[in-house]
Amino acid sequence: MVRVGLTPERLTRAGAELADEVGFDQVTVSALARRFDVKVASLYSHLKNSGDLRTRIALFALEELADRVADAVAGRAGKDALAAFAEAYRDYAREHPGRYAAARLRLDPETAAAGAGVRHAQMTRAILRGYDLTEPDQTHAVRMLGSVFHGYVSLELAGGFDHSAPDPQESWAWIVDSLDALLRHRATP
Amino acid sequence: MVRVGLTPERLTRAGAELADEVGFDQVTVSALARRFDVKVASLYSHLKNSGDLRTRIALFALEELADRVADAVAGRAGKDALAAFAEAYRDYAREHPGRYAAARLRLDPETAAAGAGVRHAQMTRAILRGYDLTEPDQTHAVRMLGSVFHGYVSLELAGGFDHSAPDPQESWAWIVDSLDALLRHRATP
DNA sequence: GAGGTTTGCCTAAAGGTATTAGGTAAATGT
DNA sequence: ACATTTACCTAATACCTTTAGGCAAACCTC
Repeated sequence: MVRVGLTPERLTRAGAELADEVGFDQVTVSALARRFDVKVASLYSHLKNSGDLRTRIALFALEELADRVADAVAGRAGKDALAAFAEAYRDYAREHPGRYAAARLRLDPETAAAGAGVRHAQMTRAILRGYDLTEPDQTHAVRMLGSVFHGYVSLELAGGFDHSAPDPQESWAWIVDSLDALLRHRATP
Repeated sequence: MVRVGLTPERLTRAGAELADEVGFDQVTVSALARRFDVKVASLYSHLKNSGDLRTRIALFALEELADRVADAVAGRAGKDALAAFAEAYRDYAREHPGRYAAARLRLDPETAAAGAGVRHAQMTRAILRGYDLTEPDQTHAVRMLGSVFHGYVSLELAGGFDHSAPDPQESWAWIVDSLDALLRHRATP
């Protein structure tokens, strides 16, 4: 009986990798046990249950995505920051589709509040500082940016743009451009 | 052995209702069998498998949503049509969250081509006729509208706007307004 | 380094879902 | 009225989840 050295952290990380390989909804306690060559029941010393695993992966992904975005927007402002945010966001989703799906998992409010969701909101608001928006416009804009980014990435990952021209990259650039123009136009003098 | 009168259509409809009640991912062949007070295996005479059931619900929801949207935009143009499209779309998702989730199921290309997905694309392009966009701008705009609508509704259903002012309805109106301005601004003279 | 304690992984078992094979009785057609 | 079709059933297999209880490896503590 060799001890593999399981920990919630290792399981979470492996779960995230598994999600990218087979899809977040295919992430199962059994599959994870197989990956560590360990019996299924053994994982229950480290995880409360299968929901706990998914939540941990979600929080992990949120954190990782927030890090990436924070890195991308650091030292930028205005349209530059907006474009960097957008690119980092989309790139993460394309590199890690399973983790991205995990990041969209609905969390109960306390869990969400404790996680990196707050950082995401703060970063979006930081971007908007370059556009002189007052409330409630700023909140509307936060919601709009979140919608466009999530919506686009989600459609792209679902294969919605697969068999049609032009290249999704071009549409993405066009959209970012449009959002910039829109936000400048909405600025309160 | 009383015959209940199962058909693929009745099962699909009941599955759609079940989805709205418990969530699309909780729609299971077993749950459906319980709902008809019938043994699970009996459903396999009417459905190929569980994926078949989900696909049928997805196609049903796509059709229903397309009908609603078509109804809403009929006889309207320009911003009026855009707003009507947006409202019909969001209302459907809020009234039928399970069906809406079903409509986002990834279908294989042939199935998708045979279903109402095509109508959705056509209607979006019809809306854009009021804005004088030439290609490739029109495609970019189609993708953007799809992203915003899906993204917003998806975030709203996930509870993303639950504990924050202002009212989601206001943000929605603001966004539709912004999109209209944006599209007018993008018009090619 | 020997002792006891903690704990990581195991076996066993129960319950749920998906799916297939093969049977019986109700409905349908002639 | 009889033959055929078909709607639903029982039975069986397989996988995933979760809990309970056991054994041995790892870790103190002296």
